[in-house]
Amino acid sequence: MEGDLHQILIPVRDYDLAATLSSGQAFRWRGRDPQNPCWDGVIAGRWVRLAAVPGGIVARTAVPCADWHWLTDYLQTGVDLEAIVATFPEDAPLRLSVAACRGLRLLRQDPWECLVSFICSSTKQIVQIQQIVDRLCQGHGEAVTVPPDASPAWAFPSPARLAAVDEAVLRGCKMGFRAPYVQAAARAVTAGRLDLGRLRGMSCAAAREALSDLPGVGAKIANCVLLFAYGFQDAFPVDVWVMKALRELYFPRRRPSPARLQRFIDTYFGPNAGYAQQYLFHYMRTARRKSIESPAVIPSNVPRLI
DNA sequence: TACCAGGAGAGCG
DNA sequence: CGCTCTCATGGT
Repeated sequence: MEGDLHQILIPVRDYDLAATLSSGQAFRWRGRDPQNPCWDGVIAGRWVRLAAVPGGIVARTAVPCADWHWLTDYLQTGVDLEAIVATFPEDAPLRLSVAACRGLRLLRQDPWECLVSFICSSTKQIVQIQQIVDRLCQGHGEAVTVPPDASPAWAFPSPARLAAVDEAVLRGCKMGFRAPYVQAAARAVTAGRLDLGRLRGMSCAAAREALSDLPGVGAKIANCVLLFAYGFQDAFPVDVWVMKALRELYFPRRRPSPARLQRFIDTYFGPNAGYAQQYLFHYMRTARRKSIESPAVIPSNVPRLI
């Protein structure tokens, strides 16, 4: 592998690639060949195939590559997961969530792609979001170089490109009432009213406000972008799944007011609340669902914490 | 068929 | 505030 500019082994431990790439934070990864599992995707305009191996993650590109920082940054292979999990509060729900999927990670995605993807995510299932994003890329993104054994692939369309297409064309990507929101975001970025790069230097709260100025972007979607693209690890998106987890696991008596809930989120989960959120989300969607068939996995009485 | 999906915004009392 | 309704589309 030395000197091979198309392939690299990224050494990392405690990294569940499959869970991370299919956990609803990114929507462009396609698993192929269940016998020898690997994942095809496009990052920053480059096609890449990833596979988990004993020592870490093997990546293969279609074009030669001397500097792999774009990939290690995306995958966040440098973060010390052990240290992050250690900051979680010690309670039964989080212990179960971490045990159910050790190695689940947060990615560091491109802000524009992340923003548009999550604008399209509202009241959509993950498979549908994947379809919308696929159509968006295939219809409006630049084709990228792929190896002979891979499916054709496209980069995520630029703000300028999406600002130029008609709303009806966006609706053709099956995003429905979200089309004008995507168009407005594209125009805000293209016109310079929203500088996505500048958000990096902002506080989490200021960046949240800037994003929330966009139509179709409320607290939930803003928090997704803050967490998945900018790495604000205290951002805590609350969707239907996480709300379900919070209510069942932490507020089993009566449902808290929005203000009470927000205060709980801000104070309880600690500096890596976003990671905690991702574990709860994944647990509710997967491990807990399976538990319907094997109820023994789930304790019937999760300790009441509040 | 009916229900609902990693929501947001507007209209209401 | 807190509730309800609507928006568009397709998976299950």
